[in-house]
Amino acid sequence: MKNEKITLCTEMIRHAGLKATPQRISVLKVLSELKSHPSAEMLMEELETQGHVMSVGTIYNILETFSQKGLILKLKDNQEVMRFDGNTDFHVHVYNKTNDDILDYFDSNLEVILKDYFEGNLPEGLSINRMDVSLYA
Amino acid sequence: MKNEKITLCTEMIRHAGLKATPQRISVLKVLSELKSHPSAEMLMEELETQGHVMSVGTIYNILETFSQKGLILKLKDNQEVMRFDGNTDFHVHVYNKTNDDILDYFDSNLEVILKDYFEGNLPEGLSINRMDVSLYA
DNA sequence: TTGAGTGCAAAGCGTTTGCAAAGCA
DNA sequence: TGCTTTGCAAACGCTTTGCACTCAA
Repeated sequence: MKNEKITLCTEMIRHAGLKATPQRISVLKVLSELKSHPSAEMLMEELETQGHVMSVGTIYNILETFSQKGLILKLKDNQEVMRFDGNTDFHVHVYNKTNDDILDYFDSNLEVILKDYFEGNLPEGLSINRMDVSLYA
Repeated sequence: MKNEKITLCTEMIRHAGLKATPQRISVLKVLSELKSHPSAEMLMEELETQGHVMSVGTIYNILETFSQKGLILKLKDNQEVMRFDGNTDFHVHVYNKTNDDILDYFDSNLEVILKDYFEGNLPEGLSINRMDVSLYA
């Protein structure tokens, strides 16, 4: 039922130490139902079609709070600004939050392991141009 | 020597089918020398201290061109906009450039493989909060 | 010469912020 | 009631764009 889901979301929000406002509940509910990975704008539109109108600032505020509490994932993570890398060979990036540094970690074994792995496991005819492995410290 | 490096950069730029302007040469040279992963602004400052002043628009223009030709890597890649994911369990994201879609690919084996792998291979006391594996199709 | 590339400044756009009003606990 | 959260609109900051000028080939 609808109500069960709402109760669950309310539960999760409270459990994270937050007040269960209607805005937060509907954001969490919609985001957990969606199979896609919406942007803030997409989410707002979806919420709007479901009758949950709220302001842009609130959406961003809620999403930020949720991701800090670990309720959702913020893709693109802590890289607010575009960064560039002169080395196009495969390597792992280790993002160090404390000093805003990006370390490189080279390992040709890992590339082979991953390539072999995805070779056999990816759905149908998906051809991958690039792999990106990032660690967040 | 300095000149060798400049010649090499010129070579690479021409080989990519681009005109070897002084701006492009110095950008590629500086970026390949730097061990860090500069933002556009950082790069501009570094260029400036080396006596290569150029306008912001040009920097962005050059970096975009280079990354399209595969000469450099643009971190954060084709995710221009923040996206959100209701599922915080480990899974691979497959970015599909053509339709701006993000597919999920769940595999608990992979998580174990990677965790084990990094366990023994990462430098010293780096503790990882999150791993992100992205494929670009 | 001439089409590609640069400089400059203005515009764009996703995101953040400040503050008053509202509402959960 | 008290303190968190929302709404609104303005501000922010990185990036893009338009157009005239310049220059590599």
